[in-house]
Amino acid sequence: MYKIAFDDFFNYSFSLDSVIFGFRNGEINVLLIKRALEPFKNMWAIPGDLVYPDEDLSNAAERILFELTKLNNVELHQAQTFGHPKRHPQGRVITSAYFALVRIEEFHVEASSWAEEVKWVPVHEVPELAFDHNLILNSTFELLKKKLTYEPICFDLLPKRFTLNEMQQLFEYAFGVEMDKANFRKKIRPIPLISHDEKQMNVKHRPAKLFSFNSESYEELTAKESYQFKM
Amino acid sequence: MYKIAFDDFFNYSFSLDSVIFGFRNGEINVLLIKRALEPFKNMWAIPGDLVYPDEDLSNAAERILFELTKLNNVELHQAQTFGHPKRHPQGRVITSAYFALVRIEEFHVEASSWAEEVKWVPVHEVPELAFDHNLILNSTFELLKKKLTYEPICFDLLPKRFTLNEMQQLFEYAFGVEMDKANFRKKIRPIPLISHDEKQMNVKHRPAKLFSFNSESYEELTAKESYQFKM
DNA sequence: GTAAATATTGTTATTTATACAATAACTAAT
DNA sequence: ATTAGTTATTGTATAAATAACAATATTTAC
Repeated sequence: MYKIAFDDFFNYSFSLDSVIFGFRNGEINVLLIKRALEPFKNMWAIPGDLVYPDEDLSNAAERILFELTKLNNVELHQAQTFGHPKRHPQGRVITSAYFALVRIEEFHVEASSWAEEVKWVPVHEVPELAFDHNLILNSTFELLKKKLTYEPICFDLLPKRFTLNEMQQLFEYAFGVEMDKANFRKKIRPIPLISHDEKQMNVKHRPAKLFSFNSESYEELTAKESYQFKM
Repeated sequence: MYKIAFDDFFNYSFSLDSVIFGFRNGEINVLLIKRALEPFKNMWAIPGDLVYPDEDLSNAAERILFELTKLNNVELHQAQTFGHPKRHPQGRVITSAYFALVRIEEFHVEASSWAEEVKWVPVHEVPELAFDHNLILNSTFELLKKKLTYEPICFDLLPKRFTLNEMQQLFEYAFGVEMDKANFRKKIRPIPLISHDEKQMNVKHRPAKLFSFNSESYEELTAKESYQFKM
């Protein structure tokens, strides 16, 4: 492969780190791995690794995530890029963060390759992480919060069928606020939901009705130009 | 400097491209340079170049922008990163887009280094650009539009003192819609503006009053937690 | 059946958005 | 100076969204 004038300019390395969010017990969780390698051996980290020379970024993000956690078939979105010259102790490694939203209960995760362990941790209880991963996580969580307000991505975190209270809890956890139940329901009225006959099971009180997101109807609405998802 | 196991992983190059937006005659413009170098010699492009090995990204973005256009002291924000393996014909070059908002009339731009020419072009009239720069420009303009709705960045594009109509035109151009003058003024009432005694000059009709953004007051408001800029 | 717990709907007042009309202030020509 | 033309600015009426809080309904556990 022909190269630009100075070899010095081809002395970089490029990695991808994937912040995987999931929702469980009213909390937004993030998937962490325990590093079995130096540097930062035995510390928790966001799953990530180096990109192969001929690999497209989104493919690489999928591959790396699968190698480390066996997580597969998730839709990854790009977030911020971090390139401080000293962020990696072993060389100039620039990294792009990716993020995905998953239904925890639908996916199997399993430590693999140089990941010694994997676990879900509530976003607000994340420990000190390797490299600048706390910075990466925080900036990506901020991005998630922004997107929650103008795209219907909360439904990627919620179970396929969810109660309106679960949906409310998700927003309450993300933004650290309490909301009025009645008003929350009015606010989400423009969002196309399918109301099922089915109800919540195994709860010690009146079970709530289950809903699901009507994505077909949502597509029609957005095509019509006047509709805008808003939370 | 010690390096990670395989040299193959240090075979990348990293560049930064800065999309500079300015507002003039009711149109949002973008700053382009004409390339004096292969590849894509003589084509218009977004100003950008390779990052030095020990340089932080935001510093590098500033340096590169200055080298090519003499534009200085602008606040650069990171946008998306592009890394398709074939996006650069001469090697694996991953690039991050940055963007800045400037008052065209306050800054001097001048072609320099390997930029043969510089010019401002209305965003909706941009020609075919070098590399994947049309893609970069479009994605960055989308980001700008989003930010215009939840951050008071329109005031970085408008003259220090502006008329309410100029402000309205900026949003009309960005979103491609026409707005009602009376309602626009009501909508922006929560935004802290300073109303000056000064008026528009050299117009063939009743001159409009000049306003400026009250950033001190805005800082106080946002500190108070309940306020949120919204357009 | 009754208490406890939560789900769901309703009522009212307040604020915000939308459409359109009316008035005010300036320029330029007569 | 008067007047027409042009744009700035304010007002009015209606509909829609938001917010606070009250009331009712449905289920479980005993």
